[in-house]
Amino acid sequence: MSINKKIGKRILALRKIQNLSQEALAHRANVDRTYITGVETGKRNVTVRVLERIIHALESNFGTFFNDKVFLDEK
Amino acid sequence: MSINKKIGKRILALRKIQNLSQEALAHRANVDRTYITGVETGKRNVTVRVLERIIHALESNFGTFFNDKVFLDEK
DNA sequence: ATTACAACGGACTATGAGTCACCTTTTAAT
DNA sequence: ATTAAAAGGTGACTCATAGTCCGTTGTAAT
Repeated sequence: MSINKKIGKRILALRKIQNLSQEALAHRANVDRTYITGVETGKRNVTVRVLERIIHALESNFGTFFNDKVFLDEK
Repeated sequence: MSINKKIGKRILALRKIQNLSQEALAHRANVDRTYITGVETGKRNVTVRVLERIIHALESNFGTFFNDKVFLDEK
């Protein structure tokens, strides 16, 4: 699976846990709602600065975000 | 510290461990020679696809790469 | 003096950021 | 079952910037 899709899935999962709509997350991360859609569906190749905003909006950090089976099994 | 700088430092550290020149790493990751300089010095806002190539060229993965104090202490 | 490496710069092309109108799907109500 | 509202997805667009390619400079070692 592409890194885009993996990241999208992880964001979706964390968003669901927090019971947020894409719109609410978008607002927190200061991006457009449709942008979140694009990221979650793996269509966007995000830069680390934007990813940082989204991760923080999910009250997480890079270390925790990527501490997940799918990101440890690659290579 | 910016996420760019944190990532740059981490890449530099891993590259040194592997005893690679920037050029050798660039070649492995299939990016431009000058691009690695920009990333390591924190001037570049990399996309996850390119970051993936660099991380793999360093024989690592996202999970391990971000499993580092600086990336766990943010937020 | 030459070689290897790293930082930097300018000019260029490819692509991501950010936004919009519009459509479909899901949910929850009556 | 029908409806309305909320939520999610799509394509196309502009503008900023990611990433490339040419070179130069500084440094340290040989």
